[in-house]
Amino acid sequence: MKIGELATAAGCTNQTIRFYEREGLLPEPARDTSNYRYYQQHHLDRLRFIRNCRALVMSHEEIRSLLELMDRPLEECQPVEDLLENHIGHVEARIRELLQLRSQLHELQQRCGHDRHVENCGIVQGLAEMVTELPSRGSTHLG
Amino acid sequence: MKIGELATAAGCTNQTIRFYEREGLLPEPARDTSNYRYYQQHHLDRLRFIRNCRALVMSHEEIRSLLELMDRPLEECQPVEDLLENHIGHVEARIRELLQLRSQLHELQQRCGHDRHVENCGIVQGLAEMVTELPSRGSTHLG
DNA sequence: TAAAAACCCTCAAGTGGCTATAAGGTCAAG
DNA sequence: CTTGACCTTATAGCCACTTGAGGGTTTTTA
Repeated sequence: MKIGELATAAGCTNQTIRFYEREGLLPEPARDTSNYRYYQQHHLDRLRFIRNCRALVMSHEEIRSLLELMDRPLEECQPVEDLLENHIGHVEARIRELLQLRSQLHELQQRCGHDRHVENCGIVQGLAEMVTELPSRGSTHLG
Repeated sequence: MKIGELATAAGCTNQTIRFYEREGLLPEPARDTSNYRYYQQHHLDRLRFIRNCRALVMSHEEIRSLLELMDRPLEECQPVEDLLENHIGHVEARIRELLQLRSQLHELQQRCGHDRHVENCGIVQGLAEMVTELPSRGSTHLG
């Protein structure tokens, strides 16, 4: 099948497929005489796998690791479990960060005072006075 | 004060300060004869404000809007409230996405089966079979 | 006083996961 | 034989920085 058909079947765009190819996530397909890419079923399987991983917000690096593990199907699956566990850790860390963030934002919202003038607005004052640390990247690759 | 002192006082790096200057978030300071930047208290106030906004994961665009509103202190503060409300909406949308994601990941984790071989691993099978949509960007500028 | 360390400067490129644009080649239908 | 739908490559943009190269200046130390 041609790239457009593959894209439709997997629910992504042609550019995304070419991007995955450059990234080494998807193997290079055969080309016809017009230099068009021609794909087979196993490309679609692999692409769907990748898209499912992306839907779960795994990074390309995580996906690459998974694909490598799958290329040795007789190995133990512990590393797969570990990878997933680790990824869940990323997601949960990010959730905790955002919940903390939300409560700070709600506190700030309370401070407004509805004074009608920006110079007296409790929100602006709060933003000027807060002493907050920026969350350091490291516990999560999620934004 | 010089850029390094400002950076220490605000808890960020020299490069970040120069970046904010290029972005138009922080006004250009005076220079000495060696072309070094020299900052005053109002620069520090403004930089701390920006860093606090960033700690609350506001985008540069949101911060720019806030700074513009603050430059007209006698205007009504309703737009400030609106901006914050809107930003809280972004954060809450992202939290909902990640909670949904977490439950999907936990389901996947259950499926492992601990068969010890990758080829029979329920996680890998789940990732191959899932039919998930990727969350569309639009409700949030958060990653 | 001179060397070394610590600071400052600009400019350019890299990060991640795409998306968008430009400028062109190929193919089937009318 | 032209129109439109496909395909190709290459390049730039997004966001908020971070890293690195390749310099110049100032402060500290021997």
